[in-house]
Amino acid sequence: MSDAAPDLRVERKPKLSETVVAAIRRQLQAGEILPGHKLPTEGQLTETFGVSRTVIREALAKLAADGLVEPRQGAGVFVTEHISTVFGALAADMGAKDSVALNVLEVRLAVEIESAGLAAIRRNAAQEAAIQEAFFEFERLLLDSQPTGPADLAFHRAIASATNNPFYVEMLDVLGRRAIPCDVTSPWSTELVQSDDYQRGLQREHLVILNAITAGDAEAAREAMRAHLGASQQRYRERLQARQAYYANSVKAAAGE
Amino acid sequence: MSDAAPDLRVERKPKLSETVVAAIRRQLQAGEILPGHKLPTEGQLTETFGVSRTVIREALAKLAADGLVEPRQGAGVFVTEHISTVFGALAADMGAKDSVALNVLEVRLAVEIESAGLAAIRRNAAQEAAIQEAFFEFERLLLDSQPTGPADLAFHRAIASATNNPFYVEMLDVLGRRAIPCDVTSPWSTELVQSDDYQRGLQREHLVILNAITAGDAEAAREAMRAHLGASQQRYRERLQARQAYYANSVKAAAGE
DNA sequence: CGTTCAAAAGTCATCATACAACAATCCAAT
DNA sequence: ATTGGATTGTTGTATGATGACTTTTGAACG
Repeated sequence: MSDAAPDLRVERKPKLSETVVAAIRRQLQAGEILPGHKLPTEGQLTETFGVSRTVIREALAKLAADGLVEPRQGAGVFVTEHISTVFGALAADMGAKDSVALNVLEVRLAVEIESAGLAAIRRNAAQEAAIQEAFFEFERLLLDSQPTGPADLAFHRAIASATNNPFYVEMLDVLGRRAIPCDVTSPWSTELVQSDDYQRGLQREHLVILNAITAGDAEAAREAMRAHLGASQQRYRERLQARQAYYANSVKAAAGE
Repeated sequence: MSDAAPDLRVERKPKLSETVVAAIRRQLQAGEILPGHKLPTEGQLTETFGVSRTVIREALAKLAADGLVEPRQGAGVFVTEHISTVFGALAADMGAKDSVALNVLEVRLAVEIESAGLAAIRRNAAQEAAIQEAFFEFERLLLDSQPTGPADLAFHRAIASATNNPFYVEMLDVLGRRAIPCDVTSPWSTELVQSDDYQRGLQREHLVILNAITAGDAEAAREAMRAHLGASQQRYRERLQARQAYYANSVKAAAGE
């Protein structure tokens, strides 16, 4: 035995219960079943998913372990009040204003900084591999001059995931979707986001983070992430000003002559 | 709305799988089975614990969900290379629900640390006064031997408010309601929370934070807040362990003699 | 002797069924 | 109208069987 060649490849076939977990997770996140309400019974889920009750139960156990649902014997399985729901409602009303977006980005900054520190300490081999994978994916896309947004997001998610605290991931999902400036597809952002310089800069900062995490240095990881997101914040602010100036000119142009 | 009374009281009867999870966790923590090695087969565990294979599988699924073990079809269930650190040992000692609370507390930690740093930079005079006010209120209540919980909360809220980013406050409200250990009304917490030593310790830590903020030193404020909440986390963890020991004894007493 | 390959044994993954424990509901008797 | 028990729905646990995958064994072959 010994060198069993851990084989970091992550292609293993998904267990049935995992697919069920993913499906139910999606439904919960989409708000198809509201907090406090009851899930379909195990029997019903058995039918809808076409798997045995064993698999359903395993999936529910996993969801319960993450605190998403709470089974009560004799009554049913209920959706717990969850952070994301609160923030979902909270974040719903703030897509409009950019100053708000900046504030949210700032909260995300707090979460991600700590996230990086924890990841440096707690990551396991597979999680570290996932982070590196996202990093190299970014690199590859950059060389191909393809949009790097998804890889950037994957990088951050991998780090959040490496904290082994599911709430960090959830938090990032909720905050990120609204505040991540990297993958917004707006007319004024494309030319900036797609510039090579910009993306090279991002990747440089990513590298520092990655190194700190692989080195297991929490303090350095936090600092690197702080620098990265601080810079992002700054870039976003500049872009905002540029946009405002643009609009101001438009208005002036439209009014003046 | 609602206040459906999440009711952190933990009086529910433990499921069989949970006792099995606890037992195996203990063994793992004690190092009776080393990382990389194989656990007894499901059949063997069935015999040693005197429960059905269903229960064993559910327990293993839970352990796998926490990343402590990794089942490989056809081969066996193996102990994962430990995510070094406290976390493994930490997660090893507690039931699912408690770990959820701790995870939320951890997110709150991230938010509050950054919050302190921003408060140190951005606070205005009135906000600084509000923080001090909460601090002295705590002091006063302490001398009067009155419950200090509200003042503690006010202190943290004042800091969040001093960031001038309303989302930090909302964040704290949402997270705090779930994870603040100060105001839980459980039999085992009262004597601890109300002890003068405990509260004196809190206040000492508060003072360090306050000084850093008034000095405008963001770095120091963050460090102080990190120390404060880290200590809180530690205290919470200890209380959980005490509680579990309590339950273990109850069970032993009820069963043994 | 060393290598290769197929069969066999061991083990987890899933399925199907049944019963026990508990909770919510309904209904009759008071 | 209230109480109390019976009924039903749901989760918790037990049991047995089958499929899929991994490891080991051992024989055949060079």
